[in-house]
Amino acid sequence: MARKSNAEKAASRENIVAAAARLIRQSGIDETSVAAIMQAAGMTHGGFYRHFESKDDLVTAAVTESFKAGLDEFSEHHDGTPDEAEAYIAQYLSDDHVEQPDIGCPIPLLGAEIARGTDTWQRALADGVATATRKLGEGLPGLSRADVLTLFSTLVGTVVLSRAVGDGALRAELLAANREHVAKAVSAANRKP
Amino acid sequence: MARKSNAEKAASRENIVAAAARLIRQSGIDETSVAAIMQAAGMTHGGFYRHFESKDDLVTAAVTESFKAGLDEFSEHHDGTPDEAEAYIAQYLSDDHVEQPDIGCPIPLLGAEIARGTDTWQRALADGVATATRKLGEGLPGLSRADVLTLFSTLVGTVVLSRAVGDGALRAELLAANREHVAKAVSAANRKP
DNA sequence: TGTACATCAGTGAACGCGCGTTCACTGATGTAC
DNA sequence: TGTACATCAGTGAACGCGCGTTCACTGATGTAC
Repeated sequence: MARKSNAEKAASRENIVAAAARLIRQSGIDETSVAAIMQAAGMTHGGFYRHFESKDDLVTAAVTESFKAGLDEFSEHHDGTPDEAEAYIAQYLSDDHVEQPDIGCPIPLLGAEIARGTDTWQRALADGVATATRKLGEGLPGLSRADVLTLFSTLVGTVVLSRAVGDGALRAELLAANREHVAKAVSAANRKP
Repeated sequence: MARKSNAEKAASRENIVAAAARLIRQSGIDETSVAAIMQAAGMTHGGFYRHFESKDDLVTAAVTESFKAGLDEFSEHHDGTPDEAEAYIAQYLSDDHVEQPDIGCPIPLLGAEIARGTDTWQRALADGVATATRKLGEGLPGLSRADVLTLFSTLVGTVVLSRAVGDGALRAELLAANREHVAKAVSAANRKP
């Protein structure tokens, strides 16, 4: 195949990152091969190194992209009211989010793998957490910074657990308990600002 | 090497499971090789299949063992008072636990990998969660079943996040906020039984 | 209790396989004049 | 604007490597008499 234009190259790169962000959240970093990502992006694996120095390099871009996509979506609908933040939380704890990791928050799926990964990955994830908790805090002025961090921890833990226990009664119990708890905590805080 | 006695075989199996439980919590299931586990157990990889049908089979045993070890330790010190449960929680959110995954709770490290793994693994983990939350609930009579599930979710999420963001200021902030929140919630519930 | 023999725990070499990465090659694109 | 040539995006074969698993082999252990 012949050389592609600069615009086409940029589009290819975006396709690769988007495919990686999806596949990595579906199967984890280690179990997603470069060849599978390139195939999902509509190319063969040989061209990969025209865009990235290594698989690690792509993973950093994909993690950053995963956060950006989730946060842009939040900002888009974000009108500064508690209602919007509460909707975001409800979606985070929804059955859909638990069952579709590939288009959801990267932390429950990649957290452990990034924890034993490179500093670069950890920094990318930490940036995402910092931004997410800041935006969430802005939408929930009734909560202190510490409250927001606890809320976020609870959201992440609930999704990790719900996915890991399989789709039985325990999952339903976990989701129901945490939905109710979080809704109560948030609305209580927002009634007395 | 010649045949070993039945007692020696049983001891070998225990060594293998113990080594696997530790290594898997350190590096994850996929990144821990059968050869590395056997070496840590003081053997060569060829003998592995006298004890287990497959690597998956061993992982199930190691996950079960990881929970058993943590829960036995809890039961051992467990005297039925809220103090003991509070100590368990404090240890869960300690810097030591965050920094030493190989001897800690398997959920923050293996949750995601088990979520996309076999039903057998998910059942082993679900059994562990059911037992852990039951024991925790017995130690904290001031909390409802739903409260205990939320508490456990918060613990898991805090450790996942703290490990994933690297050892900077955000980790310290996350741990401090959640330690305070959990201590407050638990002691408040136990003051009005 | 002693003997004869089948069993099998553990060794170490070997297997096929998929991985990340490299490379020679192609021909359209980008660039210098 | 047109021409000449260097660049390089993408292809597909190939590389070395580590993986899970298999296997022939060993000799002490277990068992039947």
